[in-house]
Amino acid sequence: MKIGELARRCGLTAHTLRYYERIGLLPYADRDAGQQRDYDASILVWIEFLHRLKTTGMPIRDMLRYAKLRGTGDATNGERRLLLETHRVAVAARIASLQDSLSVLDAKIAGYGEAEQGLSTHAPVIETESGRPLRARTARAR
Amino acid sequence: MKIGELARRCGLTAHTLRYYERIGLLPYADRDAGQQRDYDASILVWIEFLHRLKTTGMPIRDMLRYAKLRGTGDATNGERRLLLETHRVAVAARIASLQDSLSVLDAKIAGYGEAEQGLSTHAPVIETESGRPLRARTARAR
DNA sequence: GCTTGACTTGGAGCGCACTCGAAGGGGTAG
DNA sequence: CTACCCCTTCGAGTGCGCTCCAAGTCAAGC
Repeated sequence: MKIGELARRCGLTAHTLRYYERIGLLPYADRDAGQQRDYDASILVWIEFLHRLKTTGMPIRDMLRYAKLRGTGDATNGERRLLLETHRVAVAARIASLQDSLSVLDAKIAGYGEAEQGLSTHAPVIETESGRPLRARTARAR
Repeated sequence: MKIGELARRCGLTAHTLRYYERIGLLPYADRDAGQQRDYDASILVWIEFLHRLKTTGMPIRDMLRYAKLRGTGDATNGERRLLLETHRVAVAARIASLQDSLSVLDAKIAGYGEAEQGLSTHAPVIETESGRPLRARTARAR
């Protein structure tokens, strides 16, 4: 399979596939007689998994760590598992946080709903959230 | 309240607060005699809400739309509500997708667990996911 | 009066993850 | 032989969301 077809089948551009190879996310592809990449269909499974990691918020540098472990054989299974478990925890936390936000959003939307029905005066909708302090800024290195 | 204290209290840097004002996410702050920003504590509620929108994945340009509507009074309540409802749908979808990924991750981790216990041969862990086609690339404008 | 520290502005720089363009080569159809 | 299309590499450009710097102002404390 040439890069164009792979691109069509995985939903990435040929440019992106080459970029992934360049940075090491994809293994160096075999070249045919004319120096063109010739892919095995099995690469699709790996690309799909990468996509999964990406959409769950894993930065490329972490995917790279996983990709490199994967490239060095079964001896690294333990480490790879650890990496995934860590990521799993992060994803679960993200879900919890989003669910929390969803109820805040719902409350706010309900506020607008009431305002429309005149159940409140023309006073602006109250911008209220649980009073938790928000700490976005973590330790500043450097 | 001066910008430094606000920064401490909301967890953003003074740099970021000025940047937000510059692009219109925060209303233009009153200046004191010495041209320094003097904030009212009520701004914290708005900043906290912005933070909520941000962590739920809303891009700045959309927050900007909301901020501008907010700045033009109650007449825009309906539009603001619509914006939030649209966002709510996106957040719910994101949660569903993450939960889906979570189970993929769990399956994969379980695979590594089995491998460690020797329940499978030394064959590599199977990188399998539901066979859904993955379509990351949307219509390419331009 | 002088130092210190927090503030001001405008603009440059950064990290991420692509995204694209230029210039050229390969192989097949007509 | 000539189109034509897909491929190659290298390197520059893009959009986002900050992040930081330089040069200067101002108020308070010693």
